[in-house]
Amino acid sequence: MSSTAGATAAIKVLPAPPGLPEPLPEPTVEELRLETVLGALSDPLRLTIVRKLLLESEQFDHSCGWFGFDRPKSSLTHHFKALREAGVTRQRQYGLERRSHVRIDDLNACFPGLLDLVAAWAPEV
Amino acid sequence: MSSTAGATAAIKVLPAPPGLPEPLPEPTVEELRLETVLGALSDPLRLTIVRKLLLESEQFDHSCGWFGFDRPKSSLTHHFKALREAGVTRQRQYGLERRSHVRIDDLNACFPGLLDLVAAWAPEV
DNA sequence: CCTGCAGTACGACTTGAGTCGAACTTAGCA
DNA sequence: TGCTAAGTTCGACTCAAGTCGTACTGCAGG
Repeated sequence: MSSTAGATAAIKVLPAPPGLPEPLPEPTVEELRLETVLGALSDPLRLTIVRKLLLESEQFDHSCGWFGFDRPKSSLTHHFKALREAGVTRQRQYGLERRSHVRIDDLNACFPGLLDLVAAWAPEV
Repeated sequence: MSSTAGATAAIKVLPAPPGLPEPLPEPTVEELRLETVLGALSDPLRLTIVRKLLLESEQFDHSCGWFGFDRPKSSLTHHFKALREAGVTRQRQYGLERRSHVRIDDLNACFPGLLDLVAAWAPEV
């Protein structure tokens, strides 16, 4: 709980997909490792991704395009994959789009306070 | 200032350095960057170093040898330097030994909760 | 004085991460 | 049927980081 979590109930995410698409491969809660998560967050772009997800919308999953980064698509794929494989984000496939959201509950359970630091982070000018 | 003035507990650290040796080069508090600190902490050995400093002794600075790592000395120098340059630890030269301690106040001021995560970290097996 | 010890400095090697272009996959739509 | 858009996959390149051996510095004790 605390901070960024807020209301977790009734996440009416989408135009109602029948059941949610199942998440892409990711570590389980037990497999979350602090050093791996910290490594994933030690990159400014990824920090920006997570922070943006935390602050600007936690109600929905967001596609890569939503962030508006001016980088080649293959680079973005790389970073979103790194975040997912570290267990920071979860990704689901919605038709063409692959949407991401932060695993807030899992991270708060394993590393309480970490997401607060990310949310408070200020990109270097 | 103040040094060990009030403490009559007889911290017999040294042949009494007049004032503490001045710290080796390190970033100021304002220069501390979350992504850099996270990067420094994304390595198991460095996580071990910081955790050990936090848990097993915060009263004293400790030399590299105190940790008992079975690694070449040059590797240890590399990691201690990485921690210091990221702003995680402070190092002072005491005669032959270069002793380290965690910059607890600075880190708690900039990234509250981060050190708690390190202290709670459990090395993988 | 000379040796031993704590630790650094430097250089070489290897691996992994970040960056990107180009080709490919697939859903939706006309 | 074919186009377009979102994103992946692959491979290449570059650069930083981790690892280690060896040589060096500088204090201490015989």
